[in-house]
Amino acid sequence: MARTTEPGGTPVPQRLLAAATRLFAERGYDRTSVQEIVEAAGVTKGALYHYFGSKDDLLHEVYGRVLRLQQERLDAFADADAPVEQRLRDAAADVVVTTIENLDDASIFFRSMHHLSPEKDKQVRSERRRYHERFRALVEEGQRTGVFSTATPADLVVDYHFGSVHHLSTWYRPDGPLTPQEVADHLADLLLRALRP
Amino acid sequence: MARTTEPGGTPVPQRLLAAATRLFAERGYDRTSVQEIVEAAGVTKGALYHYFGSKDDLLHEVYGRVLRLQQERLDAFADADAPVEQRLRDAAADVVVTTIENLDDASIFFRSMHHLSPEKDKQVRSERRRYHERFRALVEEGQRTGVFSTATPADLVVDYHFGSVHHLSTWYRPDGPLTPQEVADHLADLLLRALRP
Amino acid sequence: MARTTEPGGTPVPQRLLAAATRLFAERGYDRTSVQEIVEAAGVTKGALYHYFGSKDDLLHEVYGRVLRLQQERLDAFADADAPVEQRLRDAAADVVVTTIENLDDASIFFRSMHHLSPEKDKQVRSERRRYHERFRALVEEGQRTGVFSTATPADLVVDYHFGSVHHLSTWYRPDGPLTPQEVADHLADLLLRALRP
Amino acid sequence: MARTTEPGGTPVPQRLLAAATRLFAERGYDRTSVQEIVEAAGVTKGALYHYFGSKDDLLHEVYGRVLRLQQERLDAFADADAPVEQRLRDAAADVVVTTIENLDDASIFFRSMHHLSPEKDKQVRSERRRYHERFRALVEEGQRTGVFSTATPADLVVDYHFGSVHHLSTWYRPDGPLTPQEVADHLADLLLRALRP
DNA sequence: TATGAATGAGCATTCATTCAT
DNA sequence: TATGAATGAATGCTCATTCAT
Repeated sequence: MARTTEPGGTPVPQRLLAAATRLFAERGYDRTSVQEIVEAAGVTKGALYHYFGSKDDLLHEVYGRVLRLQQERLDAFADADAPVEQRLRDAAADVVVTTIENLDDASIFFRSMHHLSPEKDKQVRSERRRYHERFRALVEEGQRTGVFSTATPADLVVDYHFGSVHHLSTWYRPDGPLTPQEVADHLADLLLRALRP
Repeated sequence: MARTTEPGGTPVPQRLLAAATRLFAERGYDRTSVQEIVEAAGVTKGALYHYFGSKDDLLHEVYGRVLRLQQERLDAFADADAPVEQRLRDAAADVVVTTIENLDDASIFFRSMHHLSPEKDKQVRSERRRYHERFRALVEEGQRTGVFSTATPADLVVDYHFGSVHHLSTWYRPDGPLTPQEVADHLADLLLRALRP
Repeated sequence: MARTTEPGGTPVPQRLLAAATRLFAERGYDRTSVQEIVEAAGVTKGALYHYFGSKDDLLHEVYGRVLRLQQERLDAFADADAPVEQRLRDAAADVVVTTIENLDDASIFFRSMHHLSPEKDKQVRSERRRYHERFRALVEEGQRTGVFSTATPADLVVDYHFGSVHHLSTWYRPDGPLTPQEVADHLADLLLRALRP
Repeated sequence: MARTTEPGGTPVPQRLLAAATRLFAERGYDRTSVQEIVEAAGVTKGALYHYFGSKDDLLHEVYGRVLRLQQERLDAFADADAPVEQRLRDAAADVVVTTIENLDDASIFFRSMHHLSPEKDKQVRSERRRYHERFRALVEEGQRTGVFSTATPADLVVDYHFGSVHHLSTWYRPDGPLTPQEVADHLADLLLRALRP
């Protein structure tokens, strides 16, 4: 058993996933070689292919983890017992905070999705759509009940906000002037202000 | 001699650039081979290396073209003789329209920037910063003169809007329900509404 | 314990041998992975290496089975109490029928022999030589007693016939116009006709 | 130009083909690595893939050469101006001689055909069929004109003979007691004797 | 101004085998 | 008697780049 978990007791698959996440974010999927991943994880190639079917599989796993986390959090905020403007604001801010806290995952997500195999791409897209739709439902609810302006189609509003989330990995620096929470509050505020009737 | 421009009279370097742009956008920089580029352009490898120092150079040229175009247009709108809210709205809408009209360039821009060599990356970043600053100056002008809310730092406002521009290549489809101009008007509207005092 | 024989009561080594035979015939020795064999046999790699020393060993066992079977049958026909032309005809036809009935073994035999390790190759060759010699003795007996022509060296006659047996796996199809017995009769007939003085 | 033909003036593609032929015959297709081929030919892998699309392609080229040669020779003998029994005897003997003279090609042919990709396999099979049919036509002509026995279907007769040709690479040794021509005469004689009415 | 043969390093993946349990 | 995680070496193939012509 000692073989499975030499450095620090973390099981091999997790070690591989962590190494891959860091490297994919650092240099991109195509620029990261399987050799570099296994070296960073302290195992051999054979071990990687024992647990993952392909390099592509590794990327897919990274996506899966992020998607599940974000969907859970969105569901929690959207289902909360609060006025819709509060629920939208909370959800909009939360996705900013968790994105900043997992900037590696985020940059991989937005930069490497086109490296997935067609079938995996399809699966990821469908999960993302579900996420998008849950968020859009919040906007539509507010529009129906008159607390949000109906000047802009809800779909566009959602893409507007997620564009800025997507963009975070391009400009946000942990040593910058704003904490993740401050950025989140500002961006959620911009969204809510744009939606004022 | 006319040998440089066999198919259709377009000079070889332009043909190469056009082919590279299309292919980089289609399959990404790393997934596009030099061989594919020269085949698409109807020339041989030697010709490519006669005009461009490297594959990386080709990417840099694509960036240069886009950056110059966008900077020129932004300068024109920002220098116009109109109230600041009008100038910002026009600039914000224009960048959306030209991005949609050059979605290939845009996807390359946002997805392949990390493939540039360090020195070229530095150069591109500095040009982008100049662009960002010009846009921010418009926001700040409006904040100073009281027509825009000062609730959000101008930098963040700019990143908010450019996130949505960046995001266009992810979701915009030419056969979708909205024309480029309609999308542009909506996104500019969201920006201006968010900035209402 | 009954654990050795879960599916259908067949013991593990036989199950492995049967799976290997089918797969080696289907895709060749080199194209068949140990993993595929154990999966087809419903066991794990450890089990295979418990019973067989190596992949090469498995191939050797397949050969052994075929060689023993064919030698036994040839001996029976050659030792029979009948005129030599009858005994040769029966033996010649029988090897055709049993080869067709075990086409898998046959294709492995003729296509994969060069995959054996030197020592096993030597052993197989010596067993085959014994088989060849028994068959040749029949031809020589007929030549000595004047019922067969002596125009062709007996060795060559044997190789002539076994060439056609060898060739069966290339062209014989179970759904073709001839039954195994008909093919066998024709080929034995050709041999005997060629040997007419 | 000196780069193309360092050792002995032979162009690179021919050098590669010769090396591949020898190695495929020696150790089989699967046991021969691309690395070994290029080392034997004195070039690098890149050069091989400049001329051949894949390892499989190399095998296909070997086949092509043999098939063309044999078809030409068969056509020449079959079209000759001589009685049909002479033409069949000459063709039957010639294929034995040329097979012995190119035993490398022959062993590759009969042992490695199943390594071809489906489409190339199809092509080779169709060329082989054409060869088989030309040969069969000679047998049928003799049967129609009464000089050959009709006891055996012509197809089977052809397979009987080609089985022995196929088999040559298994047993023929240049240092054995028989010259290629002697073997050829004996095998052709066996065929013709078997066909006596 | 262009060709295209050749390089050489790198790539993802496969696989027979071992061994602690 | 059997497991299955892990190894490590090898495999076929790709590709940006160079350079004699």
